[in-house]
Amino acid sequence: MNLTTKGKYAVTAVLDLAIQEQADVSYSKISEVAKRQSIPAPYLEQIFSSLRKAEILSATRGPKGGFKLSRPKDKIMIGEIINAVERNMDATQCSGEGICNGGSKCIAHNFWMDFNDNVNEFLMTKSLDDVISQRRGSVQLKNEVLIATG
Amino acid sequence: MNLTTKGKYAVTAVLDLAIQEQADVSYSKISEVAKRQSIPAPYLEQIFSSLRKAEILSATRGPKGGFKLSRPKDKIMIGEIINAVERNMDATQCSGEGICNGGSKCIAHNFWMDFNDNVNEFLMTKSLDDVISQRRGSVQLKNEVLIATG
DNA sequence: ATATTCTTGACTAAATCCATCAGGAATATA
DNA sequence: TATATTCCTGATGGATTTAGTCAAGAATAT
Repeated sequence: MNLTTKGKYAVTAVLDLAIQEQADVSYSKISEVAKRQSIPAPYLEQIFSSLRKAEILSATRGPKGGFKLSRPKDKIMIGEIINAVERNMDATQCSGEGICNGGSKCIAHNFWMDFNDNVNEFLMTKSLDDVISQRRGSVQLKNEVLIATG
Repeated sequence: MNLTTKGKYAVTAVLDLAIQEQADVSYSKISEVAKRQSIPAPYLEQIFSSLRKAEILSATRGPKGGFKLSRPKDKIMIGEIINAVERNMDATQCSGEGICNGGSKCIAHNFWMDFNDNVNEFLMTKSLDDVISQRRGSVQLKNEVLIATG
């Protein structure tokens, strides 16, 4: 599992777009986002390219062009952003194939699968909206209610 | 955040020692553990060296020597093993210093702090014993009870 | 037309990982 | 005491990956 600068830049940059949208700005230029968030602009080009292919962002070229969210900010999950730009978020040694000790599962295999589930659950239940509102994810809130009322 | 082969080897190898202990074997040689778990022996030497310094394992040299757990297997948490051998398990871009955008916190900072908490909670509540018994961690079980009885 | 902005792909320096290896120190046993 | 065994330490290096740059081209607004 490797969560790199690229993935972190991606999350920050998309959060930036979500905040711009809240302020009624539709399209933002790469150069603007890059400057606001201290991200190297040519690197952000690469990142936004992946995010557009993953249909998280949409783009138009030319003057007044730029990038915007392709969906409402409560419908874009942080996990989607990460998955669109990261190469290796899996924690197993065998990419989940169960061949981590010779041809069989190593004794830690199921543990790392559980770890993957935990991480994915976390990342897939936090929307852009949750994060910019400093809110916690929906699933965790559901559990809290259950516990609190129990 | 980077969870590498080194950390995964470490967890596997320590689990191996826990299983040996269950079978009343006290000291295991590096070469034995390496062979059973398909880990390169000279690499495992490095790893066990770190784990000994972190007081997770203890060692004796010479014939009949080797490594064993320094504590009962329900008192050694997976997170300790990871922390002893991994260089960078932090998810923030700024190593938690809050200087990820210029001198201030980036807009994703608090999110990555929450992510760190989630990962640490997971790894620090799973003991060797939990993993080899295919049991889930203590904190999660506690929540389940609260929900189930609520 | 022209300036602007995204689009794509090639390229590179530095860092890091994943080991390997050699020589030394401690210990059990004969 | 001699010897085999096992851990201990530090140096080293190839391969991979990351993080980022750069240039040329395509689309679009004015």
